[in-house]
Amino acid sequence: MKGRDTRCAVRTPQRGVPTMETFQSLLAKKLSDSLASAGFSDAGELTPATDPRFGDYQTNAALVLGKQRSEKPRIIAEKIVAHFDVNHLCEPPVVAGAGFINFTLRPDAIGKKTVEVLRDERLGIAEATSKKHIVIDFGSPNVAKPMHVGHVRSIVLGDALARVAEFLGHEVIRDNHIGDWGTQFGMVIYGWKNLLDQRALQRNPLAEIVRVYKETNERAASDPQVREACRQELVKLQAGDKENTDIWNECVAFSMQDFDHVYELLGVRYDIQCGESFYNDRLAGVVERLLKSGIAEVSEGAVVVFFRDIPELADRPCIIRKRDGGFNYATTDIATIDYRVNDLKADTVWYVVGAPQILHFKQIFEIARRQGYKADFRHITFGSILGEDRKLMKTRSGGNVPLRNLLEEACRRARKIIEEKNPDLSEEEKIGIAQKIGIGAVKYGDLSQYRMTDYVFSWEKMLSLQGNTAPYLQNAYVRVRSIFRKAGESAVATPLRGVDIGGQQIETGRRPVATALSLEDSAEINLAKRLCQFAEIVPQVLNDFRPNILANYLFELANGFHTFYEACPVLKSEEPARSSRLAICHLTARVLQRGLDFLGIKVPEKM
RNA sequence: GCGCCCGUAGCUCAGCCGGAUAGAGCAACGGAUUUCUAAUCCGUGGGUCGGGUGUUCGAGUCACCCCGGGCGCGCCA
Repeated sequence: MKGRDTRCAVRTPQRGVPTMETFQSLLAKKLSDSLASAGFSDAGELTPATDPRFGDYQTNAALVLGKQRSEKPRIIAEKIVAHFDVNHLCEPPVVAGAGFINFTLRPDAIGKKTVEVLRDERLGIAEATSKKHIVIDFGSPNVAKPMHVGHVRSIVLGDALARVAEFLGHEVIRDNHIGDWGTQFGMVIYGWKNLLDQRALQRNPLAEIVRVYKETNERAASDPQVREACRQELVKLQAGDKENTDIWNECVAFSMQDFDHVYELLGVRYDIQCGESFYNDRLAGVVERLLKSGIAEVSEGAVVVFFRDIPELADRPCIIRKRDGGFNYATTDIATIDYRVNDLKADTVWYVVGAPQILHFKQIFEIARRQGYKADFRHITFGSILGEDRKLMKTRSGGNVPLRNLLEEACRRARKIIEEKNPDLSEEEKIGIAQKIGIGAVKYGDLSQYRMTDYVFSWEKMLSLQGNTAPYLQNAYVRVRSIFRKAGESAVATPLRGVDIGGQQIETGRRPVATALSLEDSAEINLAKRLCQFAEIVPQVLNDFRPNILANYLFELANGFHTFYEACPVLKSEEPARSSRLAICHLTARVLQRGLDFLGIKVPEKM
């Protein structure tokens, strides 16, 4: 029953650290109690209702038990319901359909829980029960090549997973496994020595390196002499030749500058950046060890690992040392695993790398397993970004779209929209907002999709102010902030003493501290319910590495807020509704901000 | 040839370990603005879930086959 721990977990609160329970976990516990007192074993699961008509949560426990015991599910359901202790949490559960049991939360319970969430710094999100040491390998650009759209999914997905994992209490190391070594450097160095334009290099170093690399590549394709010369340059580099090493160092440095610029735009950081070259002096030892242990063998002059006992890989051996004695990326990846497990003490390694490398990682993980590594290795794959023609996204001339240009265009386009909608903002504000919206739109466009599907990149769609987009979510946040800007001093009249609302601590003197919100309108009840669900959703992101679950939740939350905003006046309403509504507004903003932050997206105060 | 991924509304996509009458957004059409940002909200129409067989109380979801698209398959990464 994989995943049950995140669906209806019953946590034992740690001593001294009261862990807030979600409605789901509370109901799951009560269900478990009622099953026991009705004489049944735990069965089925408690999940959010599939349809509002069925209430808020449902369980199929009676269906599962009915099958096990060959009894009528509805009869069993009635017995479970009879033993269910509602205890102010929900209305008496209802048996429906084939034997489902439906639970509808009581508004007062929602009001109470909302205050709990409001008072909790973690917004109700519990830490993971078992803390992991996770190395996340994502991004991994190649030196002497510009980062292009193909890298964006890995970066954005890896970063989001890292943010969620960290919040859940895991120890995360973000590792940028830069492609800074390999056969392409023969060509780069040849090009550097023979084709380099110093003035162009000063103007735009990376562009010039890319140009000479490309040109060399073309020459090598048709001229065997050039090909051989490149090979010689590579051999010299790998032998430690001073001149070539200097050139290589310069290329790496220029590339890193470009990468850093993109990371800054994206707001992405790494803990370590151990590129391929980092592992150079370990490669010979890796091969030697694998040969000695019998995991690898010599075949046709190369050192190879066979997987004869695995049907899927039986005719797909993995070369770890080429016939010419050189090492390849498989060797590097094995050395990388050694380092991550032995030196970084990882018990979990996530590779956020495109689907085409599935076979490669199957082989690498199997080799790790044969070496006795027990860590949990996951290859987190993702689909491609397509252009409007439904083919891999390319520039008009057919090249890769540089990521830097793409992000800059996102900001430009966002700027243009802001200019139209809100021309009175200061220049400084416009720049900041354009960046938050533009970058956010690109990230959200990606993370709101299921990671495996290819998707069509569309400026119009991702920057639209309506629909499931970053600007729509950001706008919900902005609306809340606007309320608090307007409210000013009057927000202080809230009875929610001690609760931080709108950046100010509320003190109300002798008034009693409210422990629940007063929720009347269906729009505010729905919104509060949604806010309470945040804690149920976030851990699910790591279940199968699906940030789109969170994106979807945030969209529904923003939608619920906009509905509430239309239906329920906040500042003009009477107490106690006014305070209640201010409180859910405030909580909405916090959840939106926190949730978007998990996706690496910033929120503007105005837009 | 073998392997992996995808196929859901006109378009772009959700739908996690099988759960009730399959959902959003966009586009289309019809409404709402003395207002805390209409950058919004409410409503309507729209589907043999690529096709078939099977597993069972129950299949978009699982198994097998077929069709269509993408990707990968010793010395590139």
